[in-house]
Amino acid sequence: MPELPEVETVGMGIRDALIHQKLKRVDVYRPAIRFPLPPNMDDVLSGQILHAVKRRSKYLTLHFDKGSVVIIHLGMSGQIIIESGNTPDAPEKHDHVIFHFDTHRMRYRDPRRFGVIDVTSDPALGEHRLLKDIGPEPLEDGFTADGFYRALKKSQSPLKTLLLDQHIVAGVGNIYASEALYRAGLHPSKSGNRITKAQAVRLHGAVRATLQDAITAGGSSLRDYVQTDGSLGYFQHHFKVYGRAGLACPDCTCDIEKTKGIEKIVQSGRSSFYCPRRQK
DNA sequence: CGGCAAACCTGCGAGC
DNA sequence: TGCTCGCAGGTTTGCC
Repeated sequence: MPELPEVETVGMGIRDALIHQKLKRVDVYRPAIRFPLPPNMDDVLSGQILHAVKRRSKYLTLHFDKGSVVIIHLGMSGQIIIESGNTPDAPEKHDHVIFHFDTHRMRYRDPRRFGVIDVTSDPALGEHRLLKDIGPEPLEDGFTADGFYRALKKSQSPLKTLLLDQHIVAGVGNIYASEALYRAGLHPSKSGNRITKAQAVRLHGAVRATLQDAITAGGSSLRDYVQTDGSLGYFQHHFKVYGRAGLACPDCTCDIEKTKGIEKIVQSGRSSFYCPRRQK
């Protein structure tokens, strides 16, 4: 479900509701999701105060005052739900972990169980196995047009596939890859090694702008995604191409009766959407 | 090493 | 109404 903008939005929700609160108890309801859940989470974390909430790619990191860090990935269908501690706290279907804080609790819910929760106390968080190989953060200075250009140039893979490669740029998923390529006017099937510097600069800017706009809109709610308070994101209303096969391109003035409109192809097993007139 | 399909799961909508 | 099929926002593995 969640790509960088959704994870960023969830992180802000956690921060707003739970920062500086003491974690009182952790209830774990199944032994494993994608990986085994950390043993003794309750023993390790109870009594610690939530210091900071950060995001790295599609991972959230919850930093506690005695040095523990909870690493969360939402997979395809993961949700974080924050609610008042005064309401009933029985786990609902697919609630796998509930973190009980002073005044509120945080549920980790994930029907498909592709998500990850881990706990570490290693201060070299960047060396953690889940985080160490991730490429630059697209909204930070380390993501440069020049470095992006050189990374794309190295590969014969299609640009769409390269945007999903977390080594090249962090946090871009299937929706925003299509949207960014549309914004840059580049065909999803174009080979990385055939991109020009000017095109790479355009795509670099398009990735950043697309992600930033989506964060501003609170992410995109299709099926599973909700913000931590249950409210929906609304960037899905701004999609130009994603999920719009057969519909008119919103920026083309041509007659939909005379064209096929937005087209859908499958690349590396994932759907890509594009306008054949605007993307070359 | 590069590139792709399959695997991990459940839910939902489309079509019959 | 109810069944089957295909597909879904991610990542890893294993096979050519």
